[in-house]
Amino acid sequence: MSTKTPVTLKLLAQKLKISISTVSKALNDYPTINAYTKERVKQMAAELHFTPNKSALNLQIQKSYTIGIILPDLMDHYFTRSIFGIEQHARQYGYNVIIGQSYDDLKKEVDLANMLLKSRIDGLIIAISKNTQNFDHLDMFENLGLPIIYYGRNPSFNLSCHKVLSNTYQGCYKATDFLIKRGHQRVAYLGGPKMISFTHDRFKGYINALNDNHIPFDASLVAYTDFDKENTNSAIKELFYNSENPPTALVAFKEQILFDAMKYLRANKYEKMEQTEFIGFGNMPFIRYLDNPPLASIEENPESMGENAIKLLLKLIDQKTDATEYQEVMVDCELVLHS
Amino acid sequence: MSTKTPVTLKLLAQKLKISISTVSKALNDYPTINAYTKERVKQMAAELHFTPNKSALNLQIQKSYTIGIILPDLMDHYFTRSIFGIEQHARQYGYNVIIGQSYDDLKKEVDLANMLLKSRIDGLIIAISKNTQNFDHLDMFENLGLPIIYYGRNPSFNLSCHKVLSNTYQGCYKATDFLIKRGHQRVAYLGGPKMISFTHDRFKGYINALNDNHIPFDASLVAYTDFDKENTNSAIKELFYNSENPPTALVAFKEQILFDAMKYLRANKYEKMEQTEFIGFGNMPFIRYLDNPPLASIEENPESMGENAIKLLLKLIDQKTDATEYQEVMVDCELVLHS
DNA sequence: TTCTCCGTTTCAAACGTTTGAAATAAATCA
DNA sequence: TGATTTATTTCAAACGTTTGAAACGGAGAA
Repeated sequence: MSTKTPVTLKLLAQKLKISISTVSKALNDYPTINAYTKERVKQMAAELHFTPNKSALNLQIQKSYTIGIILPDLMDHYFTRSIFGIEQHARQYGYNVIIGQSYDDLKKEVDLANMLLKSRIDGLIIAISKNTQNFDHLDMFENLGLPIIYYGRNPSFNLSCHKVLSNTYQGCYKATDFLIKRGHQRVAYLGGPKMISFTHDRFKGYINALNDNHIPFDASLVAYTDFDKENTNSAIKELFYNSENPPTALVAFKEQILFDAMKYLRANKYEKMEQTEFIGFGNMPFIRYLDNPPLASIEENPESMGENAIKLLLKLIDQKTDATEYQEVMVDCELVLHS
Repeated sequence: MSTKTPVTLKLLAQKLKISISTVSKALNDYPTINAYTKERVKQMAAELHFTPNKSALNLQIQKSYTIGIILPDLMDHYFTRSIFGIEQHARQYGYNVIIGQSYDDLKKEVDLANMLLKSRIDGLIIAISKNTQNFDHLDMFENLGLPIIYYGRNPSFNLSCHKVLSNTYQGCYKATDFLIKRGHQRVAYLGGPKMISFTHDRFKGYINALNDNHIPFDASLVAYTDFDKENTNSAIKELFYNSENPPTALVAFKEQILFDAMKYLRANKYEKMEQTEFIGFGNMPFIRYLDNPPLASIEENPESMGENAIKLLLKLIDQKTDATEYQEVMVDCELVLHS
């Protein structure tokens, strides 16, 4: 038979025949408490495996020591890696983390936000869903003075808010520049959905790299796709099969797109496959399993992004930073070669 | 300027000039409360965006409506998919989920367990780390009457506890049987680390499928590897290059191992590659990106496992099931062909 | 008129913790 | 000896909610 009675300050107090407040203060190392008393209390607490009741504590100090994370999808390693950065740091400072997946669905996102509001989180990190245009569910946090960090995805209109984003422009510039410096005169750009602001930021990086290397822009070297496979295939067909002078290198918006593209070309026995070089955003861990990996990846350093986000958030929670002065953190991308 | 004052029952009571308890009971639809009063209260609550303080609630009802999940690694899609099954169901019943990653490190696991204990979770689902032999950190939950579900990984010694596992024996039997029925006389088995009980369960499935098909066991067709690439490579060398009569099919403990194996063989231009067929445990989503996917996958249905786990847990929390009668749920595996 | 009953509302304690103020006992000073 | 200080402990209110018991006011019955 186990003693289902939870161990509380009250119980410790009774056992030691002292008051509850003495016990509390002893455990919290108040200087007014006698050293010997502290000793006794702590020993008894350890013996009975006392753990303070978080609900009671939170209620008292009006803080939950919990932060919320809302992101579209844990299957995406970009977000999983982000969590790594966030979690490590948060736990170190005594914060719990509640993760919610929106599956890129606005309704789910709203539900999650309300749930987190009920849970009285101290702050929120959110990668908004694709179709989040209305921000009522998030404004509620601000109204309560709870800080929000917009993470990874840019709320397109110039909403004044705290942001942690990757310097996606720079990533695309680096990749394009790298390919040109390797001798490619015809570098193609395969963009993502046009509604996503990153698609255009990356395009700018591509264009500027061309310009800086004095290579004229050729519109037939640019195509767009949503994340659907068929869509990608027809974009690739357009880029590689509709011209007698096809690209010799490709920069893709995302590796998920790139792999579909490469598989398509290989399945169709594209004759110049060996001479063509590929780079995409991501650096996904399973690249190691590919027989013919792309030349390089644009690494967005999600762990570092996560760390930046949680650091900023904790600062805001502790009011160390003026919450009305909106911060924008840009995390650098880097090129990673695959052997 | 935002009104940082949180909206509480007290505030509603003041505004409406009625008592706090009336407000509370109105919101909870107590039959003794006048319909008109309820109306007024609810309207005011909606207007001011009242959300009950969870900490206060939890403290009162002595329940956190939070369950904990400890698992090794969110990068592993097996676990990510598990979470999907757990989360959906949990949220539907008003439960929050706190996810912790142990990174297969016992110390981290212990820390997480203690943290969750402090958070006064109502129950725990855990996939124990590889080297969890000592269970003190988990017994504490049982002592408090908090149910634990051992998930995905079998606590090897016959600890009496609630378990949700995949029927890994059956999965391996199916795969082996399938390959034999396709005409393979020499099916190899590549096992995982020998400390993991699943390695042996699967081996049994392999053996029994051989027996039932009247194929004699050949020890040279069995090898083991931990999850290290070099280790896998030498196991593959042993299986495929050390005999003039190499296997024509392979069942692998895990797809991560299998992909390393296939890449190795292909990189070494193994001459009979085209005639050799491969099956591994997992059915990882990125198989779609492989130029030459394996013949089939053994799908362990992690979503379904997660759902089973959370259902059992919630039953135990609600005391609908006698907690002393340990349940063991086995989830079926199925073979999934890759066209 | 007085009593009872019923519908409705309020009281008050409880959950476990923190913390400034008050109380106590012991020690020091005049 | 009596007054004052000091070290230590306890009191009591507060955080926001729930809920059985008590209170209230008015209607109907005796």
